[in-house]
Amino acid sequence: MTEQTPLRPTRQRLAVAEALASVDDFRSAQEIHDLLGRRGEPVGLATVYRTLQRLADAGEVDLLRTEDGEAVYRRCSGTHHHHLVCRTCGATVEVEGPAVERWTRSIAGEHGFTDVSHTLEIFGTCRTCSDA
Amino acid sequence: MTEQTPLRPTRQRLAVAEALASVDDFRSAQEIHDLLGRRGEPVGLATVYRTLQRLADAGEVDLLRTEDGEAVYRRCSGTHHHHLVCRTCGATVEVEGPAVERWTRSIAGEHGFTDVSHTLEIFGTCRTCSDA
DNA sequence: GAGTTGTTGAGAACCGTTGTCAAATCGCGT
DNA sequence: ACGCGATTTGACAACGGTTCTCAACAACTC
Ligand SMILES: [Zn+2]
Ligand SMILES: [Zn+2]
Ligand SMILES: [Zn+2]
Ligand SMILES: [Zn+2]
Repeated sequence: MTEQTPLRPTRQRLAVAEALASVDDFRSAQEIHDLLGRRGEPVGLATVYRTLQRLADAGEVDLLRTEDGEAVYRRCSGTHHHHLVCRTCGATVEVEGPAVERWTRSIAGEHGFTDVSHTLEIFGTCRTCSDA
Repeated sequence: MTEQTPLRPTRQRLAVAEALASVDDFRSAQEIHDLLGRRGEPVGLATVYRTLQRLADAGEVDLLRTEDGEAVYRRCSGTHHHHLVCRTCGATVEVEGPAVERWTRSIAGEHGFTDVSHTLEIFGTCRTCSDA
């Protein structure tokens, strides 16, 4: 039901995937695009956008929105988790909270909501940035 | 420390506040602008944006981002809370979870993050929409 | 190689949002 | 009521992130 088109492993797609693997914080499409350009394997901006959203749809990368609405992407572990993100440098820690998962489900159930999902992100200033 | 300029109660500002009070789900700036126009008390789009972000800064309305990054606003209770939102009709329920608040703070602290904030929204299909 | 189909990328278009700035409005002292 | 400096408004331009367009291109199949 999720399989549709074979998806070709082009140079561009590999480059984007590799770029994501090489950093461990959330990056915007434009940042990935710049990074690839500097790295000497240029990929068109439109292609970067397309590739990232495909990866996000496939669940292979996490997508979240910064406080001003910009989409940023990160290669994460496969299990369900949330993020603790530094507002300044973007440093990211994956966090898990079984209690929270339970809580959201029960709250939604109490109000008769079905097909429930949730978003939970924690923002702050990491130690190295607050030492500045 | 938060008080700066007196803030005048102009017709436009009152109209925006009243429009927010008259609906109980999240609305975008453009929707508020349209609503006011239809209602016969037109307010310039820029003014609607300015007013909404002022209200949000003052903590008088809640701001959240839809999945595609658009800012939507809602008049909410003064206490800290989160939202259970119907993906179909937008119906919104305010929810509170003291345990979650504690959890986010402690997680952030464990990792040396300061100046911590968080976002937590629950999405689902409300009963009336799932009966469709 | 030829044909078919998915993919790329430069640029234009799109859309929510913010900036500009002259005109309108407000609050206040007189 | 009147004057006047400070604030606010709004039409419009500008901005920035994202998506669309579509002709050139690259990947798979036979
Ligand atoms: Zn993640
Ligand atoms: Zn940091
Ligand atoms: Zn709220
Ligand atoms: Zn509903």
